[in-house]
Amino acid sequence: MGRGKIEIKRIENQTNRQVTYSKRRAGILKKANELNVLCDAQVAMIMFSSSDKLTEFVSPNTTMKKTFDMYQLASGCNLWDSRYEKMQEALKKQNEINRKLRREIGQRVGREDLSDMSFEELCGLEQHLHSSVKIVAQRKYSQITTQTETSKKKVKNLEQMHNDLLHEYEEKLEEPYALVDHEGLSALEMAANDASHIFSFRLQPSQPNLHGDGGFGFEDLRLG
Amino acid sequence: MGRGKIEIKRIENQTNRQVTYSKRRAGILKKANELNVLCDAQVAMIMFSSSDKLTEFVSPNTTMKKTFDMYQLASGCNLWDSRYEKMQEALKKQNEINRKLRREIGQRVGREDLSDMSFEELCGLEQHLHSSVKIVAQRKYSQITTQTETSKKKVKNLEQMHNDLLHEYEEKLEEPYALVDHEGLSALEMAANDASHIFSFRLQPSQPNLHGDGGFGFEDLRLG
DNA sequence: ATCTATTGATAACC
DNA sequence: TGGTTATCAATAGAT
Repeated sequence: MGRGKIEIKRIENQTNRQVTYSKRRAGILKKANELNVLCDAQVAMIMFSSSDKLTEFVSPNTTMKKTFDMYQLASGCNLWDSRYEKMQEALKKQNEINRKLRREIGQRVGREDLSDMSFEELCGLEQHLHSSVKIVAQRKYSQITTQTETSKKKVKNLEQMHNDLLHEYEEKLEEPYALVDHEGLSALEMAANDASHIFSFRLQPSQPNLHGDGGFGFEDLRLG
Repeated sequence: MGRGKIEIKRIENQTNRQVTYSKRRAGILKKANELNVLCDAQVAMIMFSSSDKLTEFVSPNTTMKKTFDMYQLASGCNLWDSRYEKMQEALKKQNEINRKLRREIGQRVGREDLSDMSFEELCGLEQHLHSSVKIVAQRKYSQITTQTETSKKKVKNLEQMHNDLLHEYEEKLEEPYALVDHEGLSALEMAANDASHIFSFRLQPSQPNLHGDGGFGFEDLRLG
């Protein structure tokens, strides 16, 4: 159709090809739309020109996504499902692991799920819990011991500092003509403050009574 | 183009519509192919007839999947990435939950992760573990109690049965002319067997020594 | 399916 | 690109 018949083969002339593409693309889009209107068909089209310019067509009342979904459904083709399925698989596995972990915790807490455990399993679990308690208690003990040691050292250091300053101060008092300078005084005050702070710390737990637990209490672990 | 001009609107006659669809579909497919050949364009087309029959076209040297990928790239449209991302999100969440659960179990077991717990947390955990032990022990106890009760009942029933049979047998012995029939004998034997089985059961645990646990042992819960 | 009168699309040109 | 037009292609309606 046109001024002359043309052979259906690649148009070598670049400009001519581009022109023909534009015209024919318009034509095919018109046809697509007519097909949709006349025949109540759903049409979707994707075209890339030789210079990779995208042109798309989708009949009204639908979208490319919908059409893709339908296409996949109708053709049975997977397309993007390969990676999708892998992910789904992974998710399933995760879920399963999750379930098991929850169950294990549930049993450990004794919240539930004990009903279908055998006697042997119950025995094992009990024993396991006992050893867990031991480990936790030990950890608690070691933590508080460390804390105590640290505090002790701090106190000793500050006592030493306090004594040094006191000594220095007394020496200065023995020299009537020496100026009691500002820095000396403030340093002493600082030391005194610090020391009193620490000494009060010696007489009470470093933390309030917490949960009143029956485990290792502070009463067994006083400083000094 | 045809014997008469037609208005571009839905063809109401079902047959006519179907025929037109077939003809125009062929036409558009031809056009698509020509566009591909003449202009070196990449064309993909999906059509659903009003009766949802799928027809697809893809220019040679490509596939629908490739075209979709290119389409997505070129249009910047997400299409199937939305659910893909959602899934990825879900997977991430699952992973996080999983990690937390593992950590919780780890702490409970005392296997690890205790180092960064505060003293308060350790106290809480210890207490929790203690109560868990109690629950498990209770469950163990109740299980074995139930089992014991059941066994007791069984034994009583079988003792009764044994006595009845023994009584019947003695009565038969007092009647010299009565035939000691096969059935009576075998019933007695059965009862005897059962009873001896049960009596031996009275003297030892119904299960082997299990795990040698330090919890509730059978020594505290003998039958009878 | 096939035919064909007719309309529609478009190649070449501007 | 966008418009014109001679020509070919597609197809509506009939068979």
